[in-house]
Amino acid sequence: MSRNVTVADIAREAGVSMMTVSRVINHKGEVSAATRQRVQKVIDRLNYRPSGIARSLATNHSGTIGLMIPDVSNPFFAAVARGAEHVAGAEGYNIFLCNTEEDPQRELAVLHSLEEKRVDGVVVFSRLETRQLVGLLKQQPASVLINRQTSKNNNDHAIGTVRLDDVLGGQLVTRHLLDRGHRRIGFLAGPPTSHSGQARAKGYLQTMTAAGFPPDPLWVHNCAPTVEGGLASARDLLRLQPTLTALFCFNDLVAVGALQACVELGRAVPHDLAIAGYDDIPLAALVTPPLTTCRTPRYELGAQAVQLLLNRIRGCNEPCEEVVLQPELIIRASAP
Amino acid sequence: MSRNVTVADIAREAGVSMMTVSRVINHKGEVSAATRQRVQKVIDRLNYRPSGIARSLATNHSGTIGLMIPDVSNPFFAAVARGAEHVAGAEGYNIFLCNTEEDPQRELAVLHSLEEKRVDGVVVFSRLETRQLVGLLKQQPASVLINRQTSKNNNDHAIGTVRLDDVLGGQLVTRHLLDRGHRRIGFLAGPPTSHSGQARAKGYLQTMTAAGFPPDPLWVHNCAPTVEGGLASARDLLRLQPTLTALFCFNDLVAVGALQACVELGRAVPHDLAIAGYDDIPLAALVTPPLTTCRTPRYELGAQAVQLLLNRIRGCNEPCEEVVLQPELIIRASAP
DNA sequence: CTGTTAGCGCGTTCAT
DNA sequence: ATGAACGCGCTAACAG
Repeated sequence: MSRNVTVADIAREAGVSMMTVSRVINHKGEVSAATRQRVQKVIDRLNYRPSGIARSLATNHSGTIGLMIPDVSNPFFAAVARGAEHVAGAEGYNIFLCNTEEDPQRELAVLHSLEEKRVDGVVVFSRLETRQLVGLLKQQPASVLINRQTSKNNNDHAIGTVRLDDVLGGQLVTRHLLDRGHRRIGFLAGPPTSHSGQARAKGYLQTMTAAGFPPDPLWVHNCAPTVEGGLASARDLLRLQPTLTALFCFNDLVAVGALQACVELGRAVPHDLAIAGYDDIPLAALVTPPLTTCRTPRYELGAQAVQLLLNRIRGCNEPCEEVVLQPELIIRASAP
Repeated sequence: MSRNVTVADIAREAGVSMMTVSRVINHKGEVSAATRQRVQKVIDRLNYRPSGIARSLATNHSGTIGLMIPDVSNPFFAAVARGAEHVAGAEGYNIFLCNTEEDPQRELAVLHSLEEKRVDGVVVFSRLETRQLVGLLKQQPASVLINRQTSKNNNDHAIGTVRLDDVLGGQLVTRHLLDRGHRRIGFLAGPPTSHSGQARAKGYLQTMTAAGFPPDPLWVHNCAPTVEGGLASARDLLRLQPTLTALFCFNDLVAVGALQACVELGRAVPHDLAIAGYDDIPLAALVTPPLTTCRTPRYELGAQAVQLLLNRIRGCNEPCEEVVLQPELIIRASAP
């Protein structure tokens, strides 16, 4: 492969200075239409591509964004990534995709590598402890946290946040079940460490209590956020608490596991037990019976995160430091 | 944010030349243990991060790879992306994620932007016509095509390929159905433009014919590669060809649609009709009945693609220009 | 409207 | 084992 064409080549070939070529490329400053055309012609003829690397070095601005998530092959994060990429692409930015696999060590390594790549900012879904995370993000020129509440005292570092209103989601689902006459509602809460799970639990507890039916703590079990986790945990809970009439599950996968448990135990859904999931992943509508669930705007989560980040990068530090996205109740046959 | 720390700062602070600092960072050349430690101490104290940008400009080597796919939120490509990112990360490379949304214009724009970013290579899943695609990839320092056969006459441009053996997959599924006594096997072929669909059709036709049961062309219908597409197309096919005893579907989503059609038509699966899907997406094991399908090593597809690309980038142009990955038959209740 | 000068932060020569 | 000078390709800040 021959040496790359540079501004110098274009300038020489077109009989102008490098500066003029630069102006043509960047549509900046005034250039006479005549020279502009002449230069553009040479650029096209030589198939010239300006070096983003050199430009970045000169402008101190790379046109790249880092996206750190646990795992793209998780449908939730895949949608986030798609939203993020779409907005970034439309605004002329490229996205570095970084999976952490839930590993704190990888989180550190990723953030580190992103620093070296001199990204203009990062969008991050992290499991790190807040204190440490804030310290790391302070090293980045700009950052937005996904689905995680920043403590107010940290907003001096101007970390943006985009999150789902999981408390509301928990309320919506619980209220729906209450409205349909359920009083003994179990809760498969997901991993104890999940911020989302805690918020949904809060919505569940609040709503039950406000309605005058405070739930028995024994109706709440933690579980892995997977089909297997849901199956195992539902099996236990339904045996220990056979009088429950409804089950609110941490997410749709857990709900699918609960469905399987019901098959095992010979309990008809929704007749013997109503089941609600969370997220509305595509699978939710395809299982038997289709799941009542709470749709989370995942694509929007990524899209808005990048939008907020770009605002910050561009200096418009609007009042809007925290974006909260609303979930939507989706009623299907598993809890009609 | 204060000005970034540079080699110069470290050098001054440590009382050595920039060159020595550089040697310490890159573990190159001989540096006395004493000075190495002294320099390292300053680096740590100032929390110095070498600028990848400047380094790239100097070395003509960016440590980045472009990944162009239609859509990360498609589980197939999400798995590919994960495999790609994993290998890249392990080798110290970062990945630019680029979605094309099946839009040729976006493909051009993406490849263009990747050129400007001076990626060291690209991994590409493209819908572009071969001639044009090869022309574009020739501009990149290295490239690997996913799931697409390069015509032999183009291998002078050294475009690598990693693909699934879809013909074999078609054979495996068809043979399984034949083995279970099915003779009248329908085929929902997916979109007519799909390379994969054509290959699977080939496997199906070959196997049926070789077994002495050449299929009636009327048993083959095209369809959109979605649940809705499968539902509509299965509905039609099963009405027109009520004597079919088995259905081989383009992918698992289509197969789920076919399952729904069977519910509508009152045909029990697998008793009245056996159904096989393709891909083994997570959903496949969760529907009722669970789907017999053909597992495609999607993660491996991305992982091997990046591995091959890195080999090329590093100059080891091994004989292995084309990697073919084998699918695996997964037998479940929909076609036991 | 156009050109000149001077770096951006690093690695690669060559010296020492 | 260490250092000085130069260049990677481009743009910001000034001229003219």
